[in-house]
Amino acid sequence: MAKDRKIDMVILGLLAHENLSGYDIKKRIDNSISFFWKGSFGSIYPSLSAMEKDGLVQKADTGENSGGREKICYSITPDGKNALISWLEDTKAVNDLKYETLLKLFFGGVTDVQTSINTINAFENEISASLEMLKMYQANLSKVLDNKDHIYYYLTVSFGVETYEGYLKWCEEAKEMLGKLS
Amino acid sequence: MAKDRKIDMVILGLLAHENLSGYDIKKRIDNSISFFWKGSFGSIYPSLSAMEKDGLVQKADTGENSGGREKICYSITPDGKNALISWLEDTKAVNDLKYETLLKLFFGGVTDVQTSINTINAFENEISASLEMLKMYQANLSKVLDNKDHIYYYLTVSFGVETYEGYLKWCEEAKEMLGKLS
DNA sequence: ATTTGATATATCGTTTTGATATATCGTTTT
DNA sequence: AAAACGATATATCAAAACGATATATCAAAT
Repeated sequence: MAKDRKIDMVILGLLAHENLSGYDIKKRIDNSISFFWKGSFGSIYPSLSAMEKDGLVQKADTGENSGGREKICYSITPDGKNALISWLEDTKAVNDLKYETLLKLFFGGVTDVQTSINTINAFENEISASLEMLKMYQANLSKVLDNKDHIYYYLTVSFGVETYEGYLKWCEEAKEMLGKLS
Repeated sequence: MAKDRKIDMVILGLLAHENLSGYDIKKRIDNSISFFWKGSFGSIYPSLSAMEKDGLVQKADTGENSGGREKICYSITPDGKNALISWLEDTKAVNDLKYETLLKLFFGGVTDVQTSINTINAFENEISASLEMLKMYQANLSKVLDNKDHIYYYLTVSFGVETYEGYLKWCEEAKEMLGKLS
């Protein structure tokens, strides 16, 4: 089966708000939704080409450029917006999680306990740093909830804060349990 | 860059406990670690072939077969075990999460509020069902924590229970917030 | 002048998925 | 007894995504 490119929907969703180039799209992904979705140039540029061919996006006027190579900006077409809405209205959503941390922990019995504790500590450090960021975003967004879009952003950030706090709580419990073994 | 096949480590980890066929491996993945890691036949069989060529696994005696085509069982070699341990001892772990639910919510402003609420409800139903399962696993594992391996399984399941409970709490908060809009 | 660094597009090999094709064997149906 | 069926199992392929690298362009610094 073909044509199940999720990256298409990410791009269409972003273009529904503003015209963007491939490079811009990458930046938007990296600093807005990266904790629950990622995207690489290797998927973004081919997607833009394919969607332009299919009439879901089209080349748009490029605003002023702040140095460097000229941008190729895209806008969403009516067909593109329809495709986006169809996807949004389908409640089926695949949440695909790959925790290499848990994978290593699951096989922890193969080596010594300290190895697993090290893995948890590394995870904990990463999550702590990200959580600080998320809390800052959350605090800023909470001041501008009169804007409807901001409510949606706020909800996704809150999801992150809630789950990350759960992660940290689990880290402590897990380390305590492992500590009794060593 | 090459040779960063995570599926290799999944297979080696499973083979460290017992000899398995590709089909067995798929079943182990599906009903032990599927909530934090997945694997398809399309990655398992090629991985087994490649690792056999590299001497990380080897064909092993097949136990009795309960009907159907004959199995090809594999065992882990000393080289395979070394590769597994090297990976385990590296604390760096990539946790790659793709929540299509959050993606749809993030772009919720494009359609009406009810669409977003429907998406959250679908997520909530799925998570509720999975959480019941995880809690059962957790209860069963908690009775056999004298076995060292079971402690590791217990910890991963506890991670699931904790995060899933967080998800459900968030679902209620999110729906309440969206309810005020409609 | 030319090197550097930032911006930006494009492409390539590798990994993974999800679907489908193929093989094998015991059991049931006719 | 032969054929059909269903469960078990291996194998393969196109499409999607990643991550790394190559290429292009321009401004500012040296």
